[in-house]
Amino acid sequence: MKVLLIHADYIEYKAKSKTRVAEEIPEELKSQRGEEVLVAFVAVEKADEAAPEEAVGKGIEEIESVFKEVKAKEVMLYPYAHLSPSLSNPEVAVRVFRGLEEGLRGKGYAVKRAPFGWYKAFELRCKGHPLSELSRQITVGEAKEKERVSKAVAAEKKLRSEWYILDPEGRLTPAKEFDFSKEPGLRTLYNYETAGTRSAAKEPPHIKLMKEHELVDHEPGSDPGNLRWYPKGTMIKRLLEEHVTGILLNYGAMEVETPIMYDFAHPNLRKYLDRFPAKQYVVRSDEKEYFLRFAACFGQYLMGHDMTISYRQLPLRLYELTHYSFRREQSGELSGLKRLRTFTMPDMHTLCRDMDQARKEFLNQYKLAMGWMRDLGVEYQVAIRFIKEFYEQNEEFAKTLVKLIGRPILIELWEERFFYFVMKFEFSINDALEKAATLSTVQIDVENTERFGISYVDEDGSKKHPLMLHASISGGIDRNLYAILEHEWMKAQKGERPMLPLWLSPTQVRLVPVAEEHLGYCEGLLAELEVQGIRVDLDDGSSTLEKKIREAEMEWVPYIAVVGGKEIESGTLTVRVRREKGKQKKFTKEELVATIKEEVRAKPFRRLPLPSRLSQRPTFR
RNA sequence: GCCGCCGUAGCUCAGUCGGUAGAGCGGCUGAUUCGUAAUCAGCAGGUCACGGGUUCGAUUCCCGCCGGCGGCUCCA
Repeated sequence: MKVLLIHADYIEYKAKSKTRVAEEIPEELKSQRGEEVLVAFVAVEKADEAAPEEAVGKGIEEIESVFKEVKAKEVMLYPYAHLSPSLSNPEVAVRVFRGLEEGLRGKGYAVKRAPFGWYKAFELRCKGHPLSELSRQITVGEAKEKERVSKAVAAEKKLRSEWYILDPEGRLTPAKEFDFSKEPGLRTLYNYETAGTRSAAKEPPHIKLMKEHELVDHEPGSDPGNLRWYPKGTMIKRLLEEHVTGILLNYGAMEVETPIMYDFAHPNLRKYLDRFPAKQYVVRSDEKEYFLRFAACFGQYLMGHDMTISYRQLPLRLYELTHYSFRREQSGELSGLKRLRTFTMPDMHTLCRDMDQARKEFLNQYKLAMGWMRDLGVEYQVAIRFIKEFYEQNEEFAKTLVKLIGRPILIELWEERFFYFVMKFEFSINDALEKAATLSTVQIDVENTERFGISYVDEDGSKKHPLMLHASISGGIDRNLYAILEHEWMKAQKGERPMLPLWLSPTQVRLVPVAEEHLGYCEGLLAELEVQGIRVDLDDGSSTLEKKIREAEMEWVPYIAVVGGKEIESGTLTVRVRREKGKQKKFTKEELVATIKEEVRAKPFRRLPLPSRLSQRPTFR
């Protein structure tokens, strides 16, 4: 007998039509609702036919123990054939159900029962706490094996890990014994990973910045964790997206697009979802339910399943910018741009022939991620996590990775493999509140190609399951902006001038005429710079020069060019250069263009996201 | 999700020991045309998040709810 136990806020079912094995039922059983309920989905199996009474007894025992543990108010027994591939005959099944119902009722519990052998529509809301989803295998006869999968157990297993620091000289030191005095950032990461944080309860500064700069805002008209992006924020987001996509296409990935929602009932997906706690948005379409993807994995797995692949074609890379991924994080976990329910993330899957090839790919992708972090201009920490056994076989590889970074990194070793991967790296940043957030990550997956039936034909003509790398070179795009803003805020605290990287600055050059009579000349300059592919705008308002400069500074404009009689006469530009603490420098137009072009080299470009005349711009908040 | 704190004009905030509100910025109008971080004056903006309750009267007190932030939990 298989039992799936769900602790739910409510369940509601409606009997729709009979199957061939339907029992006759009174009217009141055709539709029922239970609240604060432990729902027991039960499938009676062939093996139970040998001893139905024993199955009933053990079933009651299991349901009762969970019922007490979760403190539910009532039980809903729900015949659910789909739990087992080898069902008992209907007569035995009905006997077992009656036995369970009467037995539990006899112990004084409030019991409801859904009818056997009917097609039923049902709706339930799982509470989602650690014990709210449990499955039990009840075996009659001598074998008395219990199966128990739950978040709580998962968390326990995950905790069984050891922490080390690996330095560029190849020394592996237990983290507890490591001298962090020269590695404050690594210490912050380690503390965060192992102890959480004890820092003061403050709002992360990027939230204020993202609003003040009219980049991103909360959208009260949506579900929490779904944000509103203003033109400047949208431009930044697009540039990040285009850049990471460009990097991956250049690297040889094939870009694809896959659906954002998937059928709960699809057998392969079901298997995968069973392994992870429910954290999905659910979408209804007619009578079916779909979940919104939390990464591009599903679409790419299903595509990979149908592909014919030769070993000659490996490594093979599929890429999608998941615009969007959805994760229904608990409401209390949401935070600004750091933790969202709807976010954008590049997701690449690389199929590899063997571990040698996988390591080589992993290394390449690790380098791509290093390049990405450099382009963002933020400081980052490196953590590499391994299954212990895998680490022992790959110590030299680990040393190669740390050497590339050139400073110590955090190593976590898991006793056993609970997840589907044997190793992964994570590049993370520490924010102003000393919390860590992962950006880039790559994992070596040894499990899912088999689960999803992805295979290639090897040299000898046999079908094999490849290894698969999951790569998110930038990590969540939204989170990248969080990283930049937090980083710039911390810079400002140290007395430096915060600014966005030039390639991401909505305005790169602001023209500020000294007086109205210089406006015409500025218009000409504006057109000339625009043609050169510079994001340039013009403050044509009626306020004073000083005020215009103040406002440009507060907007973090990297180059502010004041244009008056002197500039018109000499044909040069006097520019406040933000990166050089607002120092005024003289440029010719050509020099300014060349300077900017050099600074944004190899980065994508988008035109100014707002009207070029400031007087034409609305306020967004 | 649980617990705590918060929600007053477009923004940042003050205020009302219960008698339906005020500043600065922004916006609009006018004056000023200015050489590197805030020119001056006037005007228009508010169901005090939302829904109930108590009260002669609620923005204020109580309950609920929505949203935000933090802590816990979580983070495939």
